[in-house]
Amino acid sequence: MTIEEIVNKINETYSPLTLECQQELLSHSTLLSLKKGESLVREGQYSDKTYYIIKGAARAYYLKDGKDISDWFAFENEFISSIISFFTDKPSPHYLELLEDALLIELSRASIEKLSDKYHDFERLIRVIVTKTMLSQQERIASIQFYNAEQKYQNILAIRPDITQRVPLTDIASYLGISLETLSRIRNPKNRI
Amino acid sequence: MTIEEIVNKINETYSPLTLECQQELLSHSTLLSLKKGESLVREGQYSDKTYYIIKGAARAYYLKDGKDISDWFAFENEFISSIISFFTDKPSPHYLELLEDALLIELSRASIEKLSDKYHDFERLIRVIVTKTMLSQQERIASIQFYNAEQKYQNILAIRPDITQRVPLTDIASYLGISLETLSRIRNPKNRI
DNA sequence: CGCCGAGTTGAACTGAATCAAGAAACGTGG
DNA sequence: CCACGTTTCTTGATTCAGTTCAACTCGGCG
Repeated sequence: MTIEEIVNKINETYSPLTLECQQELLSHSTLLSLKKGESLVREGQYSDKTYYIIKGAARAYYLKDGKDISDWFAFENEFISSIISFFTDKPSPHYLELLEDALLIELSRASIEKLSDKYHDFERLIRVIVTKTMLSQQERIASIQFYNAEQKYQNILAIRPDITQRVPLTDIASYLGISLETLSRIRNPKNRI
Repeated sequence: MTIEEIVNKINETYSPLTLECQQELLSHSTLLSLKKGESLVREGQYSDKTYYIIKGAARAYYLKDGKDISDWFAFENEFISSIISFFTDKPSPHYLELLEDALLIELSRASIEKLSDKYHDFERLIRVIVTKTMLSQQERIASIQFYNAEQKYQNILAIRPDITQRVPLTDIASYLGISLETLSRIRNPKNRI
């Protein structure tokens, strides 16, 4: 995959950028190649970076009273960051780690601010990305409020059919707000009536 | 409250606009004065409007299998819309109604798009509003995942101490994803150990 | 081959829902 | 301004979905 193909992908998925803006975006981008299990952010750190996933998968999670609780998964052509830290400049409550070997683009808040100031179309790109994120969260909240454990699982499968191949069940369970045991029972067809 | 004061409030809470942009924003704005209980959007409607609350309070809710489930509250100096319909151009799953007599500014999607195209600073305003909304949802999801019924209630009280004066307990309960009875017991100090 | 983390299965427990009934507050018209 | 009906909230008893604890299985990897 060439750099051009990557930028095109962002253009068509989110919002188009002028060639000039694309150039400058690339000049601010850092390419990262990291292995499964490596971490991008730890709790308590100030993280002013956002990551675009070219290839691979990543996970944001909390450690709440020693319990690992997944908060977000991201895959190819998606963005991930420690959103609290990135947007509010506070220490991150999240850890960020890679679920698979990955190829990432790293962008700093300073770069994003600079590009947003200079290019209206970059400001729009950010607006579109944030809007999509907000709509995903909206869906997630609705899923939590309306559905029982099994329905929540079916829901995430509908949105991301490959999730069970790419994310450990433990992480899916904590993301759904159910215990690993319950998820295991849901998945076992013998437990059907 | 004059129109200038209202626009100033938006400028300082969200993101500043040039005078020219402010003027044009006002020319696209419709002022609405509505009574408690009136509805802005019903389920199934295509709603391409966003409302800014000058005075009063509003609520977005679902009717899921006949049950009324609150999804969002908005008060002075906040925005509310049927976000699914507004951003994805689908029929609204939400109802929107007023919890108090209210004074609102109504903006159409067409106006917002036009202003966003024309003015970089308006695009930024929208980006900032959406980002704030996203961060509230993030907090809400964390609150749902981490806390029990009582803690969720304490949480919303911390964020909005006046909510019990302005929103019926039924609506607060469904927003928190707990039953009205549980909320009532939580609020009764006799039930403390 | 044996260990270790991930997932499964079973049994007991529990926080909150549901069902049911009554009390308080609210507002509307006489 | 009061009476009455409606809505909102409270209280009690029972039930249940899902948790927790514990033991076990399986598959991959050093």
